[in-house]
Amino acid sequence: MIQATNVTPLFNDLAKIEHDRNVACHACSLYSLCLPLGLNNNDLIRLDSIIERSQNYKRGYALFTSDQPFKSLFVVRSGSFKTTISATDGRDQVTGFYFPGEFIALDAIHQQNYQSNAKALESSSVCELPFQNMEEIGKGMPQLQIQMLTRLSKELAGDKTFMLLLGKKTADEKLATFLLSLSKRFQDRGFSATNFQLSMSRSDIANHLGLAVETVSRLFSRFQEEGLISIAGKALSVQDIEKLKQLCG
Amino acid sequence: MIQATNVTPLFNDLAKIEHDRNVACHACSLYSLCLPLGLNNNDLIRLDSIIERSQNYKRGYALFTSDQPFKSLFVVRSGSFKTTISATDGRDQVTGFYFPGEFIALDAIHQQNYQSNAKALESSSVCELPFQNMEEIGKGMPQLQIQMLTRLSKELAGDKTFMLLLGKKTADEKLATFLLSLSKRFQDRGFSATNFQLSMSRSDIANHLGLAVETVSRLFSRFQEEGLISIAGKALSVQDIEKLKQLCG
DNA sequence: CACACAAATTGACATGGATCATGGAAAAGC
DNA sequence: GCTTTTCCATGATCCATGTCAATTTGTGTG
Repeated sequence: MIQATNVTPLFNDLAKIEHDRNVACHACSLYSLCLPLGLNNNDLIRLDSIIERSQNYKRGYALFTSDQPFKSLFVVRSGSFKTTISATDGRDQVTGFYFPGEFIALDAIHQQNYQSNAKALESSSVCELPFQNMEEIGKGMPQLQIQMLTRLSKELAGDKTFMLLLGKKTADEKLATFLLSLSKRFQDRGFSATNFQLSMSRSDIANHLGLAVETVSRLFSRFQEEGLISIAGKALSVQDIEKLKQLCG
Repeated sequence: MIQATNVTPLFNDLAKIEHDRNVACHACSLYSLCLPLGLNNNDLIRLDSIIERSQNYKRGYALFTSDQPFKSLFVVRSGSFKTTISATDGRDQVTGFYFPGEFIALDAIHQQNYQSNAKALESSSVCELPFQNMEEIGKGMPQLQIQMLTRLSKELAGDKTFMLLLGKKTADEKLATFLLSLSKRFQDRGFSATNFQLSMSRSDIANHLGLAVETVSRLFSRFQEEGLISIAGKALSVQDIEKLKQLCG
């Protein structure tokens, strides 16, 4: 189980940390980052009752694909995921990476099918929220409704910011921005902001940022030469976070 | 007042069409595209009572900017708007164009401030939905809550699709995709899918698509030479919609 | 109407990052 | 533990699109 607030493993691997399938929301270490925040006790218990806690998804396994009917929202419980959308000709775009406490499939609400594909980047688990049930219990829970709206709105804001990255930033700025975003998210989860494992491949990063793999690889090397970071395989250590921030534009 | 379902002006200018500030939702021609869809009569009346219908915003006027406190959501009533976000160094990104029936400011819900800037592209008007009031009346209106979630989710899906455009598409594909998106939206509003006015400048288009103005200008010229479109100033006519679709990738 | 200013077009040229190619290092499969 | 496959790093080259510059067209204003 993630006890994010107590331990700060330096080179954390979110997947390796044991977690208990049966921990209820009120006892979950992700509570403060997660959906139930702000719900009263009764509401929390009802919400809890509709949540299905998944088994492990191994690295590379699909949580859902865009040809499947939309049924549930998911919250990452441990590990991490990527989502992608595909053009008709096979090109695809990594639309996001998702860490514990973050929602997946918000873009599919009230569509027939999921709008994207979600894959585990490492051994991971999720809480599954069957949407039908959520609607049902949500009718009497304004706080839950507001939480949902807030979540959606924040993801939307993040995506707009990401448009600026894709449309206007240089390769350097893109990578710096991306690394800082990871750093921030690890920190929010009680991990080191400066030492962590990249669970995604170089090619996932490149794809997400609208770059070629080779460019990302070269940038990692250069950032290292310049003393901004030090990187060995998937282990990243941020050496000069201030310079990195300046680089974001 | 827009009577979109009855008239199909060829070169429509959404702003020039007269509209009555006092038309209630149930009598509004945008009804089927707009928020109230699916509400029962009582609920509709309550929703109606909190909506503030704006005066005209002239071309270039700001609906809000990102330094202002978030207060209301907006639905375009007539005309059109663009939204932008700014990097610290002054660069900015056009994050979207908004036409009648479409929501603006969904990315600001439960943030302190608006997250972007919204400007009128032509003489335009909006319906203003004070968010406090919406939350209030929403508590007893599950249908309204669902409508809101659906709206947010659809915008999210659109943004993810747009990421693929920004990250993976060539200049040709970007412009073709953009033109078809406009075409579709005009059609949905009862206008011609093939003949319409571009209310935004070339530079807004370029910025939105992550291109230089010159590139957009050249593409318009080339698309015209190739018989895909014919364009004179802001008046666009789609000549070969099928070829355009093939170009989207 | 004429002026001033902003927007759009078009051409010439430059370049950031893509693509291609190769070799080595992990990781996965058996 | 060996083999196969995928991933990553780095160099050489190329090209789609950006940048700069000059001109034309459109637009708003007194």
